[in-house]
Amino acid sequence: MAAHDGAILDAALRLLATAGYGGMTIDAVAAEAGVSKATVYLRWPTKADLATAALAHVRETGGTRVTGDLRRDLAAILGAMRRNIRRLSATGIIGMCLAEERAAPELLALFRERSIAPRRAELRALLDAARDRGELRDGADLDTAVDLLMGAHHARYMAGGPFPRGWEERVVSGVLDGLLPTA
Amino acid sequence: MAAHDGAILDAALRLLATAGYGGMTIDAVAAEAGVSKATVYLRWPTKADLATAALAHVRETGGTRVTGDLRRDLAAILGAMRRNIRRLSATGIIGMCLAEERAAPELLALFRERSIAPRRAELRALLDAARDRGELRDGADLDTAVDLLMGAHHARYMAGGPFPRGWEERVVSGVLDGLLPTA
Amino acid sequence: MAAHDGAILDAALRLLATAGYGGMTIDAVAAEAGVSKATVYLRWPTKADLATAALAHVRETGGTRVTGDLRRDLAAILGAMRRNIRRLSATGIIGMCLAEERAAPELLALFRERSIAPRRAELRALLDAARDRGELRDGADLDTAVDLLMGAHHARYMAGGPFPRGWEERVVSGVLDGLLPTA
Amino acid sequence: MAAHDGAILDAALRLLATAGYGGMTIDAVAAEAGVSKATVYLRWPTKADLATAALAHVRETGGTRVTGDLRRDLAAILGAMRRNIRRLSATGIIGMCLAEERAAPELLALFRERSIAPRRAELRALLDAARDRGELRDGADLDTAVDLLMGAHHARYMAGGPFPRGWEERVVSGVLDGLLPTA
DNA sequence: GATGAATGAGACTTCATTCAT
DNA sequence: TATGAATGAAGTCTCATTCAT
Repeated sequence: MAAHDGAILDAALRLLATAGYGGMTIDAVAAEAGVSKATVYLRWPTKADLATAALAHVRETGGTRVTGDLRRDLAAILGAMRRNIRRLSATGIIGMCLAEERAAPELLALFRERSIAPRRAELRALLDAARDRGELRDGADLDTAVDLLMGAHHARYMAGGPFPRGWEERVVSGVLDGLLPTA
Repeated sequence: MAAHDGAILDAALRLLATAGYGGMTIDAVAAEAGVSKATVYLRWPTKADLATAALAHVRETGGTRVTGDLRRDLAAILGAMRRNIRRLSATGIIGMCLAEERAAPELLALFRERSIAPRRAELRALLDAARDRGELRDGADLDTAVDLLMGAHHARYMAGGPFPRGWEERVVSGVLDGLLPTA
Repeated sequence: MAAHDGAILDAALRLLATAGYGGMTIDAVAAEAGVSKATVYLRWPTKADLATAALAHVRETGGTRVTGDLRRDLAAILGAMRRNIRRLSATGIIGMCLAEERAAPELLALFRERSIAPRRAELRALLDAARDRGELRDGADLDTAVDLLMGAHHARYMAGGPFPRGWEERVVSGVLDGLLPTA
Repeated sequence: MAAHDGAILDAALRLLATAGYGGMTIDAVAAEAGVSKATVYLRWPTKADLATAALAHVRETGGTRVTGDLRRDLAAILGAMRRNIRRLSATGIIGMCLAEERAAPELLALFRERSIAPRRAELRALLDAARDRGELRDGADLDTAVDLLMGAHHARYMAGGPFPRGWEERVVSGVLDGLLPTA
């Protein structure tokens, strides 16, 4: 209704990502959104509600087109994921969800539902299709493959160095080809 | 020096893991360690210093023995990692480091140095040895392989479901064997 | 004029009685009356004005008929008083008037004028008539008698126990008969 | 322990009496007691606790000596009661207890226990003794007599006029002698 | 070295009141 | 007339930090 909603949620999300839950003060949100604190409380009754709403407000961009080329499609998803994480400062958001898991499990649950699950489903669908086309080895462990694809970004970020050139393709190759000699 | 140091750091780490940085109040640390707040300040001048010291105080357990069997050795490391994460509530600690990265980058830096880097080095050494023994495909991308191995736990945890039986072995297989048919 | 007036005043009085002056928020009044806050402000410019108006709006019920039987007539008034107090949660209203006496003396003044004074006058008229009929002792202190009759309810309420069976009659007897032996 | 306790409770009680529960802000209490707000919270965890403690801290003065002269002894108690009420601004306190009865019944309960009950017991003991000495009419209703004695002050205060000269004695006479002619 | 007591700054939240529609 | 939206001021409470003993 009022146009302030979006500004408030954006500000909240930004603060959540950069300053954590503790750093997301209502004062700061209100100031950044250009409204008074009471205006924030008019919409969300508590700080926790605001945080949850901000998380639910995340809109990820860049749906990828499926081409049927497994390597290319998987890499496209990884690329979109990486860009979204950077754009939204999502490492901070993820950290906040994990850090608050004990105190506010709904944050992590929401993040799972909104961000993790859809991406996993996308990856899984690509792999299923490839298997149906006979492109994958018999008995390939697709569940684990999704874990490997999804975890690679976190591992790289946690390692601390830069993402190498062609990171997406290298991850996809790692998962598709494996380390062992063929035959 | 005094015997209180350990109790304080333990308490701080426990709170860091379960309540996040914001939830680790000096009051709570002092109470859990059985000392007065002033005693805490006698040792660490600020809350941030205490948090950093607590993180530096982490001692991971369960060094694994190297057998020369690559599958087994990699799985052993993953298993130790998983047990340590659970024992220390490390997902909360990792989340805290990520959430505070902007405000306190030294936390993530310390975590990288103390926890991430050694584990990556261990994995990398195993892979290097295997390559030297000729067990790996020519041109195998070991950097990426380490990312895949390190990220799998996070991806599984973020997915929300349980860890499957034989999780370590499945991850190792995924990384070694790949998804493609062996020509 | 508008039909909302009554609803607002009723809601205000109810809240005044049950939640005190502090608990009578304009938000609550408006919600309970089914109007918006601004509608309330359209009629009464401040919260204090609304409270005063609500108090002035009280209508006590159950005028008693005078029979000429002093005992019965006094008891009837006490009974009506007791029922009104219960119906209107008047102990809360009285408390509020006393609690706010320093801050808003007009509340207590209004309560005196609207509720206390008429009741005292009724009692006094009955006693005067009885005296004129020669039913009372010469030199009987009717001022004090009215105080005793009026105060009995408060004393019983403050004592905390239940009102005994036949309370009205017992109070009247106490005031008429006294404690000393006759003759 | 710390000498501030008394100052804080005194300030709280003063504000409770003059400004009501809502007007007793922690800010005001702290300022009047000459300490910081946090110091208040160090002792009483919530405002309600402070209010209760302040009420429990009331010390009434002027125990009366029993002479065996019923009229004089009753009047002495009424006089002490009246002086205490004035000294402590107790009408405000009573009002606050009544106004908050729904929200905080413990306040009224405490007031009953500390102030009402002892006074009633004193009066009752005097009356019982007089009865045992044969000074009272057979079957005199002493419960009701205590109500009359206790309520007289409230009734007079609520009436709004001044307390007449010899008020105590007039009340006692009213209760002892009654209004009816001595046959 | 240890502590109990104290506090300033700042957090979340409420509420009386105003105003454009 | 009626209202939804907005807000400044104020209130309760927390916490990192200091200091006298």
